[in-house]
Formats: sequence, C-alpha cells, structure tokens
Amino acid sequence: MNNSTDSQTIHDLIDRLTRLTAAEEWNGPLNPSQFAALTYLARANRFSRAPSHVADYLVTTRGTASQTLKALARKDLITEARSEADKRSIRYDVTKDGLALLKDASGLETVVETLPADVAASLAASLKSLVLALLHHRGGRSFGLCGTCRHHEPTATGGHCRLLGVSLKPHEASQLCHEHSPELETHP
Amino acid sequence: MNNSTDSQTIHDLIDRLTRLTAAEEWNGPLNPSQFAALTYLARANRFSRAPSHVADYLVTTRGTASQTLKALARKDLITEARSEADKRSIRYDVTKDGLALLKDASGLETVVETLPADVAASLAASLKSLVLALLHHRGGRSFGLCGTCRHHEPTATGGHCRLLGVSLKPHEASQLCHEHSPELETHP
DNA sequence: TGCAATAGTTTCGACTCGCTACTATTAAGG
DNA sequence: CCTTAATAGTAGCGAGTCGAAACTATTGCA
Repeated sequence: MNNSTDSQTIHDLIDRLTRLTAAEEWNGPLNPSQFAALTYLARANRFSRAPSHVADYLVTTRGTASQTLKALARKDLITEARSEADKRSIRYDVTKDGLALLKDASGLETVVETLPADVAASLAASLKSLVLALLHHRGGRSFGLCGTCRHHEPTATGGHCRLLGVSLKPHEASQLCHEHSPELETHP
Repeated sequence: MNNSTDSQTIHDLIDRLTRLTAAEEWNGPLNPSQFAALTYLARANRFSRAPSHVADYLVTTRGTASQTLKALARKDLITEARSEADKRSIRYDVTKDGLALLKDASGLETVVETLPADVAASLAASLKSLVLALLHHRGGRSFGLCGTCRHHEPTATGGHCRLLGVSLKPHEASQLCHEHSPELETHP
C-alpha cells in the first residue's frame, strides 16, 4: 500500500485546484463560466463560435450555453451575428469591451509564474495528458489550433481547410476549431 | 517568445480540466459542490467539521457553505451535532448513507488510472506545488493530515495535539485538520 | 412532399454564489 | 461586573449555473 501516487490523491488535488482557481477567476462582472465562455470565443475561429460549440467546449448543454451567452450579450461583451447560409445558426463575436476584459492577467497566471520552470513544464505536460485522456474517455472534441489539424494545408496566402473547403487568413491558423482533428500519429 | 510553457497555456489546461472534472463528478443526487463538501466531511477530524471549516476548504463564504450543508442534511447524508462547550458551533457528521455514496470510484479516478505511472507521479508532484503556491498566495489553510502537523506528538495510545491539548485516537492521525501547520522546513 | 435531424431558445426546479443583514453566544477590557 | 467587540451560524436577495424537457425554425434526405 501507500502507492506513491494513488488516484484518490490526484482527485483531491484536482478538486482543491478547481475551487482555488474558480475563486481566483471572478473577473470583475464575470463569473467563472462567463469568463470561460468569453475566453473561448476570443480564441475560436469563425466556424466555431456558435452556442453548440461553446457547449461542447465547456462540457455543458446547449441550453445552458445559450443562457450564458445571452448574459454576456446583455453586458455588451459579445454580439450576435446570424448566418446567411444557414438561418438556424448564430455566431457570436467578442466586442472591444469583451477583449478589454481579457487583457489583464489573472491571479492564477501570476501564481503559475512563480513556479520553477521545470515544475511548470512538467505540470503542462502531465495536465495535457490528463485532459486528453478525459476527452478520449467521454468522446469529446479536442478543440486544437487550426494549423495543427490534419485537414489544414499551408498555402501562399495563409492556409486552406480541406474539410470545410475554405481558404484561411494567416492569423486563423492559430485559432481554436471545433472540427480539429490531431495529426495522425506515425504508427511504428 | 513561444516560451515552452507559458502561464496562459497552463491556465487553459486547468480550465478545461475543471470543466471536464465537474461534468465527471455529478454523482447521483449530488452536484460537484455538495460532493466536495461531503468528501471533505468524511476525511476531516472532529475539530474540523463546522460550516466555517467547510467554507475555508471549499474557498467560499460561510453563508454558501451553510446552505450546501443544509442541502446535504435534507438528503440525510450528514447530521448536525451541536457542541456543548461552545453553543454557537456545530459539527456535521457523515451518515451511513453519506459514506455509501462516497464508496464508488469516480470517472475521474478511472481515467487517472489509465495514465502511465511516471505521468501520474509527475502530475501529482506538480499539482501539489501549484496548489501550495495558490494557497500561499491567498493565505489559505493547508488542511493537511493531522499526523503530519507540527503540533502532533505520537504517544503510546495514539497521539496528542499540543495546540488543542487533546489526545487523539490512532485513526485520527490520518484525518484532515483545519489547524494543520506543516512541519518546519530544515533551513539550510 | 413529407418526415427526420439539427440549431437555438425557453422554462422549470434545485442549487451555487457573494452579500448584507441579523441572532446567539463567547471573549476581552475597563 | 458589565459593556463592547469578536465569532459562529443563519436567512434572504439577486444573478446566474445546471440538466432536462418541451418548443420553434430551419435544413436534409428519401
């Protein structure tokens, strides 16, 4: 017994971290959920800013995501943009006010920066493994950067998405995409 | 630039982890907050089970903690025990039903167990560093195990707490204490 | 053409959350 | 001793989260 790292211990640490982070994350007029949604919208590409994508990313339902987005819109931090092509879908864009709110570094980041470099590196690496394992477990999407996707193709003018069949501007390669699918592993 | 592990990346990973964990943690009739409170009560010693201690541990206010505890009591998972010594304070004890609910391993633990041992070990170590840094940042209590406290003294019949001046049963050394204060570091 | 799938919304009930009173009770100082 | 002052817990408020279910528009398919 006394297994050096049992899953119970890790569970406890994650719960504690969750509570501490949430407390640290109240950002002015926003609660943690709203802040997370706003942050996502600011990093997602134009094909990934609909309520259902936010719901996927935040691991909640469309209904809940819809309410959170309405709350952000009421505060003029995001605006609705209805699609011409598909009249059912909506894309939310972050406003100037919304971007301004995201500027200031959070308390969490301040603390992370006090960690020794090697601890930060191993934290990032092991967190990534865990998040990927959890996503795999529940069949969730990875929401990676567009440019690291197997459907992405660099071109002279920026890039091209083979899946959606659209050309991309240079800055779009570093935005999150709900269709993201990692590069295929090189099988041994 | 492109600092191998910038704090923004870690922040993103933690946010994702938080959402995934919360979704995984809905345990039958309990939401994540109630589950966290119940778990804490089951692991805390008899001096650390008051609403204010739960509030400290969950990083929230006494008012919120009070409501969460009332919700658990309504479901007969914990019971109120008023103190004789100090008529203001209350101690909550976990009932049989409450303990039963904690028995089944969570989805999170299942996933953690799929991680390679070295990843799990580095995850635990770096998470611990981060949690301690966050606690230090906001002046929170560590809530460590009674037996690892600087006020703890092993005795023939179990242990003795020099701070509270009470003798302890053997099993109490491995419970959480709100007064926990780590062993002093050996200064070089 | 007609029915099923999809996108988003609304409503419901239970609950969290920070806050601000407010009530007991206990502690400290003149 | 007796009056503050601190402490422990609670109630109520308003905004919001959360899952679930019911409900519109669309769009896709056969």
